[in-house]
Amino acid sequence: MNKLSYGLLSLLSTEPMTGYDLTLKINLFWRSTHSAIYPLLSELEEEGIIELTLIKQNGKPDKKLYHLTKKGEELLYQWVTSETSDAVVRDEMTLKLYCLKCMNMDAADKLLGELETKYKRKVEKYRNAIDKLKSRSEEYSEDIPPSLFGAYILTQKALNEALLGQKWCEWVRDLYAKKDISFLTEDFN
Amino acid sequence: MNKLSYGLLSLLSTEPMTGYDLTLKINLFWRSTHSAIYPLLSELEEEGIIELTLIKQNGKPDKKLYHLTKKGEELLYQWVTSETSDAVVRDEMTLKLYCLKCMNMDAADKLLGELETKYKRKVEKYRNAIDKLKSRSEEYSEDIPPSLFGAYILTQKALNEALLGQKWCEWVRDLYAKKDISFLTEDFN
DNA sequence: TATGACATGTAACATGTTACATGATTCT
DNA sequence: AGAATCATGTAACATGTTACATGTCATA
Repeated sequence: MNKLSYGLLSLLSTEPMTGYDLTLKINLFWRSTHSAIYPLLSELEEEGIIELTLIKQNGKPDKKLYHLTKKGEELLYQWVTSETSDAVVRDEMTLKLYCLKCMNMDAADKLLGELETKYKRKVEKYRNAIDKLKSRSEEYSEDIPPSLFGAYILTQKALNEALLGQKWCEWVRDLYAKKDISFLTEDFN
Repeated sequence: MNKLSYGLLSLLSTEPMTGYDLTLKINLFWRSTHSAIYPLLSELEEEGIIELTLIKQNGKPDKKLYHLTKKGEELLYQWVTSETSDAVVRDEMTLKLYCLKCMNMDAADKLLGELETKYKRKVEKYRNAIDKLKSRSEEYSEDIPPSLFGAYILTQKALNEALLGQKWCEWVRDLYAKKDISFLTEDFN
């Protein structure tokens, strides 16, 4: 049981899903690919942690709709209540930003522009996702129903962070602009 | 040249460092361990991207103080101006939070408490780091000097995010409290 | 007519983590 | 006396990424 396995169980705790669905959904919160997920699903099934229902389709391969077993639910509970390890973050952009000081203005401008574009796209993406969640809620004439609670709070978190990122970019631009002259002199020493 | 290699070059662009120093410093922005870093440094040195100065010590192993070569600086510039890949984020806490809805109140409370503690520690850590950077700046009677610019803006970013995280936790607690009854009924159906 | 979504899987390779290995000095 | 810091390295194992493999349907 590695962390990705528990992630799959987490998603399956809301509703039965296929490997394909899981691949798409988990990527909102956890970087992975189908090549890592399909083999794990097979293992989890062999160990009786999840079960599958075959759904025949024409043209496409048969769907394997997975759901948690009792054993899977128990495992999930144990994991949720155990110690949580630190986040693994590997962001190439961060490493590049560290070098802002040794870049000329064009390069620095380009990099910050790239980052701002990324944040802008994220803001759109997460706003859309929240709108979608809210419209799904209205169908049941409630506010966010329990089954969507996790997705809702995490999407809101991601949106907060993207908005904060945008502000940070502006702050850095201002700082950088003030330092113009000292940077240039460093460049030629 | 993988991303970690470029990360090492980024850090070395500020000042010469040993593998030991690099391991500590890069972990502020990029998860890694010395076991991954030492072999990479050897490779980079073989390819003439970095060079080392041996510093003899008694008791401890000799220090290998690495610095960028001309070739290394050129590589660094090329990388910084090339396309940046998306961040890899794997946060176990996020996966657990997704399941908040299927947890009883005690478990949910414990998890949020754990997260709040983590954010609190981060806030302290990054505030200290910023204070230290500022005091180092005053020695040179400037504001943040160019060589510390990258570390300064990235630490500020990390601090912003930790503070935001704290607020988010409060928001989630409120939301969760409002939903108390519906959650409990779900628990027993 | 070409791209993308749907849907599953394997294989080769790259990367990351943990444990092992050594050893002096300083702090508790 | 024992743990933490400094300082480097290797080996075994776990995990992640990319490319290969197949095939239909809908959209641009």
